[in-house]
Amino acid sequence: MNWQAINFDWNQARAFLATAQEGSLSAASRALGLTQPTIGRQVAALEDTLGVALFDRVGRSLILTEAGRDVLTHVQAMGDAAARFSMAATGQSDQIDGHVAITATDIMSAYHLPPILKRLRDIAPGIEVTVVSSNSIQNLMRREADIAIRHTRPTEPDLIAKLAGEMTGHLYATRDYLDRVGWPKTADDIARCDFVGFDDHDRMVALLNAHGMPITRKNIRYASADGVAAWAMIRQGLGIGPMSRAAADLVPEVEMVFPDLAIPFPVWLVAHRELHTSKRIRLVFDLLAESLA
Amino acid sequence: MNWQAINFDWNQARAFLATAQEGSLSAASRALGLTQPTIGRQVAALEDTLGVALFDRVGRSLILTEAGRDVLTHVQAMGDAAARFSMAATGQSDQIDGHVAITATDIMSAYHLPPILKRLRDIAPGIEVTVVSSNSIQNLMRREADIAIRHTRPTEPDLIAKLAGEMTGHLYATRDYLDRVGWPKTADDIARCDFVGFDDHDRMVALLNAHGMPITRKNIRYASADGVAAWAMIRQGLGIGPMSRAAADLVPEVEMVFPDLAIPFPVWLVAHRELHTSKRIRLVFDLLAESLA
DNA sequence: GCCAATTCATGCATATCCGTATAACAGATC
DNA sequence: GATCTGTTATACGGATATGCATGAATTGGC
Repeated sequence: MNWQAINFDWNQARAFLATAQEGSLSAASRALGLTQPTIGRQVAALEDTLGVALFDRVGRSLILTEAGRDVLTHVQAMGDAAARFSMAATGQSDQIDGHVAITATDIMSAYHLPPILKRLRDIAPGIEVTVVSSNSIQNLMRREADIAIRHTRPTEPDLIAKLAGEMTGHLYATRDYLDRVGWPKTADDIARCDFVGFDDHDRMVALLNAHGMPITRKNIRYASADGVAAWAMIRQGLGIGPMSRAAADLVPEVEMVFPDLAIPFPVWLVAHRELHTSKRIRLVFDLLAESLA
Repeated sequence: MNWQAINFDWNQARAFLATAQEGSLSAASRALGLTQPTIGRQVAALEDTLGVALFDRVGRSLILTEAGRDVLTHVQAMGDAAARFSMAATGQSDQIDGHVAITATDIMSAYHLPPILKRLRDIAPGIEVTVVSSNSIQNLMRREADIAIRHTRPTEPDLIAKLAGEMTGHLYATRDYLDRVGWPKTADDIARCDFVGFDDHDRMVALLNAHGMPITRKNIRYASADGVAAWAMIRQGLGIGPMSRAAADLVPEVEMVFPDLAIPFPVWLVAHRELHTSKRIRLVFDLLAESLA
């Protein structure tokens, strides 16, 4: 190993990486939890020791020079390795106390997760939890969360996935709404109802069609990509919409519209291979698996 | 990008890498040009922030824990990326002054390189040169030198190679020696002579056999892997040995034994693809190519 | 055209980290 | 078994980097 080649200040490389990716010294300082002068000095010092201008100072913003773009790929590789290192290290840590980030759909985050987290608090009060509520599929590879709750099986390698259980979705509406439009029974009844959907209307129409509900896109009068907002619309009596039984049971004013109609969907727990060996994350993972079964 | 994951002290990771690879804090401190307490503190701080013991302190030495071994691979990847980063950066540098490391066989280093370096000093006095004299093929991928002078074509990708020229080797001995054994003319004469070789006797025998010299391993009575030492033995009158014409012409007491026998060998100049764009290294590279033509 | 909001650069006090010196200790060697 | 070499761990003074406050400059909006 030639140590001279790697004998530069690695923290300066980190500052350069953050600056290049975030687009400014200020943004980089926020990302790394340092101050803007510090980042600025680190980047300047790196440029000085390397003898290359990494950024062109044009106006209030920095733009990468060609040299900066060329070397950025390597420091990105450094950052990726650093992330893997950090992940493997926390995976090796046998400290039970510490931080765990869980990502889940907003519905899961709002209605299913809180009681589980209450149990977790009783079991291991030292664990602090961040819930990253997001309906887009989180990229666990980038370590935005330690554990993900998904409804599709992940395809990425290096992730371990466990089918925690199966939940059933039903269609709900307020008694108020159903009294107004008449409790739907026939296909014609259904076709006259209003539906509350999420962001992917086509998928919802296809799903309901597959279960014998003759609706079209026209029926979806209200929608929100935010599951909690959509559920609030349903609770407001704006129409019929899907919800998991467990969450709907918490609300007295809604009624299951077609008791025979049950749409099963899987609950997958996903974690990094590296992280799965961590006592702390493993504990949360196992508790989630048990609670969601 | 999740910045929290890479928001640890990268220099501590570097200290850990050096310590793991060198085997001790002291050795790591020497490798990185820091002091042993500094490395010790950095490694300890890293263990502290990660919450994992990286080394077991047993007696006077450190041995990696299992956790340390697991995370080492990732920090090695970091180091490799750091080396590539450093290389790309110096390749991008347009500073003409600075450092250039050249590796070459000891013969080249001792007899061919010095006059070229004298020319270089006149052209670019700001360039400081390190000559890494070694007969083993240097690993340019690890950046032990910026430019290598080799006599075989390199096979590694990411290296650029230029056939600078062709040198001819002849067999030399002192007049003194030749007078003593009788100037060899027939095959029998040759078989009676002593030869001075390098480390790979079989290769030398095969090479001379291919040129019609009927010698065997028995003829090689003296040898040294150090080319300069072998040449000194030839100049001492111990036997016949090969030398490049350019180097032998500098010495008055030796005589070419078989003027008809010329063994051509190529001179390759090798540099990293990244480094070849550096003004400074390019200048040295081009001067070498011109001088060795 | 002016104002507001960001951005990067610069002084200065302070906190942090580093290097020197030293101690404590384990193996190797004679 | 004593000595010597090479290792890690521990004080302490000093160099270095960091953060805060401020200034200068540019962009965008009204």
